[in-house]
Amino acid sequence: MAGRTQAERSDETTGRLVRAARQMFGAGGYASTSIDAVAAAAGVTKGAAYHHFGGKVALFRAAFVRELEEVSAALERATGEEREPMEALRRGCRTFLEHCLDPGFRQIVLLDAPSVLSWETVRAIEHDHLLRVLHDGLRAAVAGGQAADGDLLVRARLVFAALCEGGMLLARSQDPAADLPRLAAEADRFLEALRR
Amino acid sequence: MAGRTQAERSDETTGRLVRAARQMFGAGGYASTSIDAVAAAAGVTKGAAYHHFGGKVALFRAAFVRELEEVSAALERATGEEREPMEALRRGCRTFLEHCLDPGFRQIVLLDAPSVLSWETVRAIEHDHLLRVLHDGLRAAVAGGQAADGDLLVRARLVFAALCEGGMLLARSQDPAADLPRLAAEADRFLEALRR
DNA sequence: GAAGTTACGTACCGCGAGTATGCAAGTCAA
DNA sequence: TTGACTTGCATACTCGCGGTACGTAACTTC
Repeated sequence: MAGRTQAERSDETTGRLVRAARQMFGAGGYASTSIDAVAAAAGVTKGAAYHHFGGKVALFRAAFVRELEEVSAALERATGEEREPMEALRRGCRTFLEHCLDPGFRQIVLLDAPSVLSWETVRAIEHDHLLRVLHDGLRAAVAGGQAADGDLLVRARLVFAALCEGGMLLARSQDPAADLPRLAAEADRFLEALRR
Repeated sequence: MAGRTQAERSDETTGRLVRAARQMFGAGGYASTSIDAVAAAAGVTKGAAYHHFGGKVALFRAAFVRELEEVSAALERATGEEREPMEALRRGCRTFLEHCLDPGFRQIVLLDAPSVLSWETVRAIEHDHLLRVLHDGLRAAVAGGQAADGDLLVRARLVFAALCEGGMLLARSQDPAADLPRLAAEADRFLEALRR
């Protein structure tokens, strides 16, 4: 592996570490996953992890951000073309619910993140990736006269929290494929509520 | 302290331990609070803690249950006399939001519990203390023709999740007293949504 | 190509969860 | 009451893991 630039080595190693972190933290949870285990899964040692990341929390944070980036991309794909604001919101909600079927996503984003990182940190990062698009969607709906005015950022957070809970419920279901429409319907009810 | 019965000694010690656990876990969070610290705050040693509880998780669980018992009692006091279902729901929501102003409650119940205990465990315990009364309230509202039918247990969980998020937002506010009515109004909007 | 910087690996430290063991206080049968 | 037994708890220890110190090899710069 000679002749590579430093940036290439770094990117390679950090990429492997973050991928391994998502894998291990997602499967075993934050507390019962050691840094050595993550490093081993990435094919390096603890020294590499501590060289690129400040500590276990920082490594977890990187995995968390990566998870959000993926959901964000999925939401973009699902709603990017839709011009009708309320319909875009519905599709986004459904896409998010589907994404909650991934156990690693649930463990990292929904269960561990608020405890490991602070609530403020989690919401700030989530705002950049998820809440902003939800907020924009609500604003568009309001602008089009399709939703009642109010504190839209607060409303977006409440809707998002309900969505997360819906995702957990969906994951627990024996037949997620059958329950997804039912949950999406209850979620729609929440969105309908905002129409006035 | 001689002459006490064994049951008295046990109750005394477990009570002190649970109280100390609520204090320490609530103030410092689960991860950065040691069993020795909790035991010291309770005036005993680690041996006592391990004699009465299976481990750190079991001690946390006891503190968690105790927190829920207190909210449950507060909800009972706030809504017990109200005969109008929807009004009882509104009062319950407002009481819960107020309860979220307690930092220890937020740390233990809203932040750490889902990560430390499993999601299933948390929801099962919460069901006994909180979701059941919410569920009953929704059922009463449906029976009185004041709310639309549907999967009420699912709906109760979605509403509860939104409430928890509202509680966190409220706690972050600089002026909780001023923001409580606004958040309660947004919460009401969710409840109104269920009327059809 | 020498000096300096970056990317690791390795060996170690300290803290804290959990365990083993011992002892004292309470319980119970005769 | 007194001796056998159980319960409540303290003390001393182990060990896994997060974090640090330091060494070395691979790049970079001049």
